[in-house]
Amino acid sequence: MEISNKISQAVVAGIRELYGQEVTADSVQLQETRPEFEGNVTLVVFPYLRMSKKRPEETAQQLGEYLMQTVPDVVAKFNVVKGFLNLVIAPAQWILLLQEIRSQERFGFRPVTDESPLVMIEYSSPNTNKPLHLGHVRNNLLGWALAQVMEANGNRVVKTNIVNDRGIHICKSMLAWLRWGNGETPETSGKKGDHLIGDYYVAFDKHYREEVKQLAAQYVLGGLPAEEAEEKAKQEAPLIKEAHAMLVKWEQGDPEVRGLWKKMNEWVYAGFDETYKALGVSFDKIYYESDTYLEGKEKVEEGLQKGFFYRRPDGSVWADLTKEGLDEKLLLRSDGTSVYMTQDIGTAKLRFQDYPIDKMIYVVGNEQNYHFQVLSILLDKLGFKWGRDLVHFSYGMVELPNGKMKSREGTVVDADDLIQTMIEDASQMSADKVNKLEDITPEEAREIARIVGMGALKYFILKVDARKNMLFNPEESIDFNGNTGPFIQYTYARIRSILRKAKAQGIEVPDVLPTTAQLSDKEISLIQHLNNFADVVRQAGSDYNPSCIANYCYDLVKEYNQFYHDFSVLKEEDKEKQLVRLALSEAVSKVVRNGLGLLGIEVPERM
RNA sequence: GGUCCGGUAGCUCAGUCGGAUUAGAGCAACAGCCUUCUAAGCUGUGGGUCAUGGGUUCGAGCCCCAUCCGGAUCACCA
Repeated sequence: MEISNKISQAVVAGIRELYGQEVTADSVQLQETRPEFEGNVTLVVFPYLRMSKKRPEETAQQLGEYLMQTVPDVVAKFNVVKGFLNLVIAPAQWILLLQEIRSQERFGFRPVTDESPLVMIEYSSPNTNKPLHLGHVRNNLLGWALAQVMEANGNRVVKTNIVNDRGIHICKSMLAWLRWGNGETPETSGKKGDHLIGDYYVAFDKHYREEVKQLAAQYVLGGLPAEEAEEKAKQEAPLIKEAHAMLVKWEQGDPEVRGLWKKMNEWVYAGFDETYKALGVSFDKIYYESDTYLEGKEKVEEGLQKGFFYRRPDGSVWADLTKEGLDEKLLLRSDGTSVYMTQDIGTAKLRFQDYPIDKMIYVVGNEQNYHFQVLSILLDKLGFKWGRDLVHFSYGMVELPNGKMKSREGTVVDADDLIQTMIEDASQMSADKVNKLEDITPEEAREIARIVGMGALKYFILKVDARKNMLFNPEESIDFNGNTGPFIQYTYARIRSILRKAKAQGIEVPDVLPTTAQLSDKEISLIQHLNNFADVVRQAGSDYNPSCIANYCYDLVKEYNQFYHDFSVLKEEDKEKQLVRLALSEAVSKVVRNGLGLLGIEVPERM
């Protein structure tokens, strides 16, 4: 950064002096020089041709000479290829840059202060009637990573979760449990609470479908067309009517229903907590829909009085968004009950009461793009200052090789199963390399397997651009070769091993490196690559896109691996070179650890 | 139909602010490399009409327009 800043400023001065024009330092285009040309940094001079009124080669030549004269300590040599000015940077500058990167524990991160903007990130947002599945895993990993990235960019971050703990779906599980459960609990069954409740939800669905089928057949015999019969049966089936009755009781605060609801939700939360812990995610503040769903009504009434919304003859309340190019949107049903949108408004209200939010980010699947477009407009109308600029961090669906990832189609991948499988596979993997793990205790081995297995899972999901649909191939995800988390972790562990051995041999890397050390092109390239980390973190923050960090870490480690095979750091005889390479290795390990850390991926000291 | 998003190697994915005669990784296939700081690695070979057609300019996988294909969404569901 230092180097390109110096050059950028010198170029700005050069343009002013040579051509009498003003350009900003930001607009100066610098890039890494292609390996086939001599140089480290390349200035693109095409943008200045209009100012110089000269051919590209001449312009580049003039600027090159100017730089040599004004910043001789930085620019050692230059050459011109068409409109590209290739600059050879003085080796000492690279050493200084490496030293700077190495000296900072969190290079590329921006500090967070009390004055930093407050960003609230909502993610996870589960329903309490089912265990978490692969889609939730993507949500949780993205949400956590994004929170880390925002913090690294100098924001105060509040991670929040809105738990959908009420509604007809929970009543279905409750009803099924009452009917077929025989008082089964997580303790008596040995099942995780969320799985237990999920099983009853499935049981409800099975019996319900059976009822619908029989009922529909009766209606057909009675002379109804098949489609109509099924539609009617879905509404008239005794089970669903009973579930609805239970929901009404819940809303009326019936003590028995509320008591059961509370008990069963507690089981689910205990189960979720285990999964969250395994995923390594957490929240600063959890909201429950049962607390917020009534709040939205108040806000809607307020908007109604201010004339933002209108009431239809049947009593339902609507927002007319046709001016914004959208449709009309229902906010309150004719019976006065709230809908999804109303609840989100209510949650927003409570959040704003609790925190002075500057920016709100919702991590929610892309099937809700329209919902958040509408929510943004509504919140803005209702006077939330962050409403207009709310960010819907919209991620794509996770698909499976044999079809869609949709809960109703029954092809879900359960989050807990997945986590367990990944860790077991990692464990198996290291067992195959048992010769390396001789001096490791079983506890350490388990911990390494956990770190590696979770790293594999997290990296596999986070390396893909969040907004794209992604394919989750279970077989491929447990392949630890290639562009994977374990590959990066492995390189990290090797570097740590080198550093340990160097220390054992009494080699200490001083804070101030010898600036006279000779650097190869590969080493310079690695330093440049390391330096890019700061830009990547910034980009991830401004684009709300953690995937570029994952890909950056892979590229960096890949480059280091090539380096690793060319040099033997510990056997290097030239002490200056050795120190520089050790420093470089250490810097790589540090940046990789910080980069993966932003993604919630841990690194093992050995593996 | 309206709106939004995607289409890059057989497969999974990168591709930064539009930059360099040759668009990159990994997987899969084939051929090499462990007496060498951890081979979960490295090197090499083969594999591409960047969906299609126009446009913008010194220069386009990237920007603009049109078309084709795929997905999402447009509920008194959440």
